[in-house]
This record gives sequence, C-alpha cells and structure tokens, in this order.
Amino acid sequence: MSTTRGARQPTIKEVARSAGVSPMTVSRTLAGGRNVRPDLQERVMAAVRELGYYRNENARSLRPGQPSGLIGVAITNLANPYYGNFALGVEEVAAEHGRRMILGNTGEDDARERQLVSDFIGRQVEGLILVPTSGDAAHLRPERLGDVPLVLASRRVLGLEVDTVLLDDVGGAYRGTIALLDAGHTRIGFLGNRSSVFTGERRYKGYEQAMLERGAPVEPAIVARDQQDVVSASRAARAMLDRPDAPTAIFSANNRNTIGALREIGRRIREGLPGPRPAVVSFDDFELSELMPVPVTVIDHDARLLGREAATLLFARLGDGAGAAARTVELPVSVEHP
Amino acid sequence: MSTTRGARQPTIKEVARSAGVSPMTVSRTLAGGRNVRPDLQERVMAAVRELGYYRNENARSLRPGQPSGLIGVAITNLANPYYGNFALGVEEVAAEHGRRMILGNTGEDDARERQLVSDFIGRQVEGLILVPTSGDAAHLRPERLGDVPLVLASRRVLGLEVDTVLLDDVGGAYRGTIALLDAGHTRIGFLGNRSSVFTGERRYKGYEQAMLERGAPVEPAIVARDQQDVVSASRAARAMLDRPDAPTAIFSANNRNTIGALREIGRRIREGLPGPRPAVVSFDDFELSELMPVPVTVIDHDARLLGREAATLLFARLGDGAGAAARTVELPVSVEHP
DNA sequence: GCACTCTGGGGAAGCGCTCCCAACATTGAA
DNA sequence: TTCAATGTTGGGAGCGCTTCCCCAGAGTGC
Repeated sequence: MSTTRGARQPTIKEVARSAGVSPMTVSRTLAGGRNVRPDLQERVMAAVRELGYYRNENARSLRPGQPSGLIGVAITNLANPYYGNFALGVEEVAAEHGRRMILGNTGEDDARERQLVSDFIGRQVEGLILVPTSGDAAHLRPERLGDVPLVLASRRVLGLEVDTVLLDDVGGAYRGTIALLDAGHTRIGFLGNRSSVFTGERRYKGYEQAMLERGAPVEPAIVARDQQDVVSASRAARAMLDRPDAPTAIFSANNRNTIGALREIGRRIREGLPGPRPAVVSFDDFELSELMPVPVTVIDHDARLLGREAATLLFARLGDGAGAAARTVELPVSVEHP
Repeated sequence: MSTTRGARQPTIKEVARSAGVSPMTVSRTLAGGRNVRPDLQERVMAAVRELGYYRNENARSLRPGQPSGLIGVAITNLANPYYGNFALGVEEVAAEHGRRMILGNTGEDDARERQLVSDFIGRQVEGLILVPTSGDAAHLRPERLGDVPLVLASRRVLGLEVDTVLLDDVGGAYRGTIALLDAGHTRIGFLGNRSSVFTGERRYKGYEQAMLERGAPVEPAIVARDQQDVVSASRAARAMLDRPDAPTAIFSANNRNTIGALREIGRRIREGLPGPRPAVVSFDDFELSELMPVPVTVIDHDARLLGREAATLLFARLGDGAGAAARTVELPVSVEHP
C-alpha cells in the first residue's frame, strides 16, 4: 500500500529466492520454459505474480546481439492528423513484430531531429523511421548511423540512398490539375509549401506540368509557395482572390493550405464579397469535404498505409534483406471528384 | 562505408583507448566534464566524433537510482487528431524535462493496455500517462505499478486514486445543451459514446441535467449512446431524423459523432429530403465548422493543453510532490456560438 | 553392469556504464 | 619545508540479465 519512493522493482534474484530456485531457472522460465520442469515453472510464475515482477528489458538488451525491441520514429508534426495516422500504421506493424515505438516530434526543426536520432540510437533502437526535415542531413549518413537501418517516409533526402516510402506526388498533382482544366478552368492558383520541402516541390511540379501541357498560364501572382500553416494559407488565398484577375480555381498542395483556402472562401461567401467562388482541388483528404460551399476535388491517400509500408520496409531490412540495395516504394493516390 | 551488419556501436572503452584516457574520464566528460582537464575533454570529444560514439542509455539506466529518461504514454486512438494533439502536449513538456516519450496505442482494448503498461515498466519508464480503456484496471493498481507514478487523462478509473486530468465534461455539455434550449429547441437528440466510456457518461449527464432543468423531454427514441465511429454515428443520426417526430437539434458528445451527424445532415440537404435541418452542438472542435450548412455550436477545449497538464502533474510527482495526495485537474471548456 | 546420452539445473562471466574509493599531482598556507 | 586541502585520474565493483559451460542424475542399449 505504501508507495514509498525507492520501493525498487523486484529483480530476478528476489523472484528466485521467493520461488526457491536459482535465478537461472527464473530466466529460463520467462524465456519460454525450455528444460524447466512444469512444477518449477508454476512456482516461478506464482512468485512473479506475487512480487509484481517485470523483466528489466534494458538490462536484457545490454547483452550484445540481444535486440532492444524498440523502433525510433520521428515525425514533423504530431498535431497533423495525417502524421497521427502515419504513426498509427507504423505502430501496428511494429506491434505485429513485437516491437515498441519511441515517438518524437521534430516540428520541422533539424536540430531537434538530430537530437532525437542521437537519443534513439543511444537507446539501442533496432531501426529508425523518419519524416525528414529539410535541413542538413549529415547525422543521417550511414557512417553516423552505424548498424541502424533507416527508412524515410513522405520525403527523400538528397544524396541519401536509403529505403524510402513516397506518395505519387507528381502524378496526383498532375491529375488533380488536369481535372480542373477539364472542367474549363484556365486561371488556376497554387497554394503550397516552400520548395525546400520535398513534397511541396514535387506537387508543384505536377501542377506545372499539367498547366504547361494544356497551354494554361502559370502566373507568379497566383502561385503562393510559402505557407506551412492554416493562417498563412488563408492570408495567401485572400491576396490571390482580392486581385481583379482572381483565379477561378485553386490547387492546394496539402491539407493545411486547403483548410486555409476554404476558410477564406467561406468568409467571402458569408460576407457577400464579390469575385469568383473558386473550385478547389486538395492534395490530402479532410473530413466533410462534401459539405463545402464550393466543389472540392480530393487527392486522397492513406497515411496509415504509408506508415505500415515504411515499417514493412524496415522489418524487411532487419530480417533477410539486410544488405539489399535501397528500395523506394511509391504509393498511389486517388483523385476523387465531388 | 560498408554497412556490414554487426559493425557494433563503439563503446566507451574504445573511445577511451582512442583518446588515450581511461573509460572513467570519458564518462566524466560526457557527464558534463566536472573535474576533467579541458585538453583531455577535447581529446575525448574528438574521439567521440571520430568513432561516431553514442552513449548507451540502456546500460546507463541499469544502475539503480539512475533515471531512464523515458515516459510511457498510452492513448486510445492515435488516428484521432485529438489524441495526436494530446500526445504532442505530453511530448513538449517531456522534452522540456529532457525526457523521451514511448507511445503506444490501445485502440480501447484493455488487453493491449495491460501489455503496453507491462512493457513500459520493463523498460524502466519513470512514469506513465494513460488515457485508460474502460475495461478491468487491476494492472494499474499501485501495488502492481510499484514505484512508477501514473497520471490518467480524459477519463477516471473507478476506485483508482491517482493524479487525473479531466475536462469539464458535465459543465460543457450542460452549457451546450442550454444554448440549444435558449434558441428555442425542445426536441434535442443525443449522440454519444456508450455509458461505460467515462466521458460518454459525463457528457450525457450534462445534457440530461440541462434538459430536466428546463422541463424538456429526454426521449429514448432520440438518444443514441453506442457509437464509437463516424459510420455508426451517421446511421444513428439517420434513424433519428427519419422519425416523424425528428429532433430539431442534435447534441453530439464527441468529434466522431459530430462528423457522422453532419454527414447525414449534408446528405439529406443534397438529396432534398424533407424534415428538419437540425442545429448541432458538438463537444469537441473540428476544422471548418463555420462552413457547415446548419449552425454548429462548438464546445471547444485544448487537447494539447490537456497533454501538457498531464505531463506537468507527472513531473510534479517525480519531483518534490512524490508522496502528495492524488490531484485532479479539471480543465475548462468554452462554448463557441456560430 | 557399464558406458553413453539426455534432461534439468546451477555457477561464472560479462554486456556498457557509473559510483565509490584510492592514488597521485598541484597548490596555498603555516 | 611540511602539511593539508583541492583537483584530476584510474581501478574495482556491480547494476539485472542471459550465454556458455559444467555437473548430477535418470534413462538407454549393449
């Protein structure tokens, strides 16, 4: 009852004494019970229950060759439901392999990423899964990581030849833009991440490709590529729609920009402002898109699947595929019309 | 260059040999460098960089009294952005205290929760933060947890006297319902979790209290309390709205039920079905609520803050407040009219 | 009856690290 | 010059666990 601090966790020795056997027998029992008489096993298990014993996994993994059972995962923004789903996918596959996940949030800060990776390795993780920030990546080079395999998700890092899981960003953005063009739009605005963000660049490329192919103008005045959050996205959409030659459609390269754009469009409708009510294509799904006051085409993809795929690549490398060449998996996206 | 498996991480001994000092000097240098000559420190750091050495945190925490630097966090649903934000809040505070977070997802499964807790303790976490599932909680009793402090978030566990962070569920639900009644509604439907879910029960209580107080009828036919996901919520809303005496307003006890209800309402509007277009009060915020075709009042609260608060309670207990009585913090919610 | 194998069990060592203590060097004061 | 105090370094031990090795005893085949 008294939860006095320092009532240390019981050790294997105390279990052994309580069960009247040697520590070795306890260890063997907990390891599955090979070559231990059933009656002794039961005495051991009773002592374990009695004392509330938990095997010290850290001490266990100290022994070389003994895996730690941990996977280090660093994502850029836990508050984004997309990455929450991603982490969930990783966690599912990790659990299937009996591994636990240590999760860190980088917030797009590469100093924080370095710190996380270093801590992960210090904790003897068996592998790393990262949504990399766009900064310097010296700490991800194989000679720094030693033995620990790395899988990148969502984004690639220049000059780093490792397993990677990507979306079909270019193709999805292309097809989404084509959908707008097919609907008769020619002035199509672009909202997206800055070009140093891998997906931002790729999705812009898809947009640009479609526009050029159809001879539609890519006008700098209606291309905004520096919004990372909803507020700045809203502002960018406002500036665009305030112009006399406002676009009649908007391509948004990610969830945050979509929400920002729709907020601004909603405001204009509520306040009865003049000007177009632009159609929207959104890379990334969001809930209730069908209830929006303007038609929204969604370029949908499955974050959880992305996480599962990343974890699958990692465990493949932890298994047989140790020395194999780096693989890149590109997951398809679907364009869903309103 | 060759990443042969088994190119083991370098140890403190190798660093010592490379720097021409004893392992002790390396250890001291890494611990801050007290009582180590600056020139030796530099030689050590150079060797560390050269070899790509990472201190083995597991071995380090083996020594009794040495903290592991880990906090175990288990939440019920990572895919829910609400819990993603919660985890983010925990992570922030943990990072401020130099701790890392191990995150697990229970999926409302208490067997999984047991397993996670047991693994966390095996990894010598310094503390636990849990959004508990509603099942059996024997594994959370202090005699099972020994030394490891526990903080519950969002939900309480019957008969467990531990630090807890809650929302003002009852008050929020009460005020949200009152808002509907004030607007003239009397037939107000209820969508929520089953009553074994702590928040589900509390929020129903707030609704009921407001209804009874104003003499409005609480009719079983328009009270649905068993939806955990969007699809079943949608179905429940449909059944309710298909009735000849359909409610003119709906109180939704959480995000999932809100989304489901609005999907159904949107469908009815699009398809031009007859019947009321009910006003909605939603416990839990969601993005773009201002763009909905029916007025939505939001009972808003800050998941990230909830996480921060939970972590703060935990670190208080890890610090001075070791023996203090269990505390409960109830965070306020705000009712935001459309 | 004997040598052999097989099973169940214990002891010793050591994983990487840090605490404790001893040894030595250096300094300032007496 | 001597002594004590302080600063700097290294050696030994042990954290909890498991792998390797060995031993006792039972069973087996001849």
